Amino acid sequence: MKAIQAARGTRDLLPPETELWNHIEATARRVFARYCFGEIRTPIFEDTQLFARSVGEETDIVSKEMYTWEDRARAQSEKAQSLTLRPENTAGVVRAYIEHKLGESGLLQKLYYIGPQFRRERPQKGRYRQFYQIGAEVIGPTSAGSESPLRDAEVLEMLATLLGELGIVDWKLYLNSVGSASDRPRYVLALQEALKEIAPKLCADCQRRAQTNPLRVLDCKIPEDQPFIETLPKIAEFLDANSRVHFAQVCAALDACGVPFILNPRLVRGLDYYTRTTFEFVHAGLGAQNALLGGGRYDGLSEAIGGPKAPGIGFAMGADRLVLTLQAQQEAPSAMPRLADAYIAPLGEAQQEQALVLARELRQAGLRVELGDGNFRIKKSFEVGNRLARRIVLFGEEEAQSGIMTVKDFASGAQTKVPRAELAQALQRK
RNA sequence: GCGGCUAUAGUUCAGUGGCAGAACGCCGGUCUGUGGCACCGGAUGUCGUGGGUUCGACCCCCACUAGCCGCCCCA
Repeated sequence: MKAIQAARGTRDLLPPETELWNHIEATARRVFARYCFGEIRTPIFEDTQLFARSVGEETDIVSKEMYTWEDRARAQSEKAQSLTLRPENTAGVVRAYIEHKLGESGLLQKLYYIGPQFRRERPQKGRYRQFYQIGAEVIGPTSAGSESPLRDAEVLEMLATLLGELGIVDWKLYLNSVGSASDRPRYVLALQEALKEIAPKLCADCQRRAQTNPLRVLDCKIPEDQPFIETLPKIAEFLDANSRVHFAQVCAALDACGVPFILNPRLVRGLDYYTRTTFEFVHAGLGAQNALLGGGRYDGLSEAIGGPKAPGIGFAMGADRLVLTLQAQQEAPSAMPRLADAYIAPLGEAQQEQALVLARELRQAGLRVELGDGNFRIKKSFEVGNRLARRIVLFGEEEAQSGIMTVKDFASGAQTKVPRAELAQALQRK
């Protein structure tokens, strides 16, 4: 019989690697707490329309990468609902914001999430069909200050801090403004106009993009195309006064707190809901998938899915990519499994029961204890104990009767006799 | 979705149209209440899956599956 394998693009995370995952998530939670974000957990699947209307019907994500199915109709007369595994989490958070009328509090909502997302893409290193994102959103009514450039700067400063505390070095922050909901269409029109002139001189991909998604031409990496792309109109020239001032204030606030950034007028993000500030933190050494995280402002998203006006800004970090980066930097704290404080070796089957009692005592005292097997030869107990723990506690007939335990430290080789009552304390010592 | 590379022991990888290999790891012994180090010995396996060519296929051909790299896109 053929063994069943994990589905394509999915994988198991095993110890000790999971310790690194826990470390990353714990660091994120700690930093979010200092910035007063609360955790939100939204469903893993949602109504398909949520993603179609927020992320955008024409985006790659919605048009070809979603896991979508028709749910069973509850009654003959009822139409089956179309459901989709979430391909990202911002839409779900904004849906929850609307559904629970969180804007009615009059305060900014600051929410973070950690969890799996699903996109049916071709797998590659750093890209999986089930992948994990750590993200956060600041959203609220305009009266709560949700449109303030201070919020953008605060989020970006938090991200710089978080990456620093994770130990990620050499990141770069690319920053841009894609303009308001009315700026963008004007810019796209101008871009299409300009592309009519130069498109024939561009690479095949760009000629296609010029038709399907003109903004993406700006992202082209072909060296030969660059001189022509330079001649295209810049989004900055199409920003209205409000957007221009807003962006200048974001940049000034970042300067004030010393967060370095690189203006990138070509930074175009693939989700339709982004307005004004957009950003991306990248790291070399990740190959083609070099983005550690991306995000931006989405001033019209709430309204696009039937909610009140609720401007917001947020980001999503790729946890898989943080893991890869930290592993590449050899700062993975869990290359080796942690050793237990003690390995209790029952010598003979007759001692097993009492060895379990002893292990319970030590564990309740807070020690990390491995319990061996009374059927092992003593040599094997030492071999196994040496791999699992810093010290071995022999528990044979002699120890059971006398109440004096035999403890050997593997590193020093020193062997001592310790009364059972003092054992927990003796094992605490490094 | 498109193009390329790859798939052999637990792991990293050699290999040849004619008996399946190394290193590390694992198991056992030297050593019956003493690990690491050393020495000795042992097992590693549907050679990714399914077809085809051939007297004979791990090797050549085809398909499939999976991973990696690039494109697309994105975290």
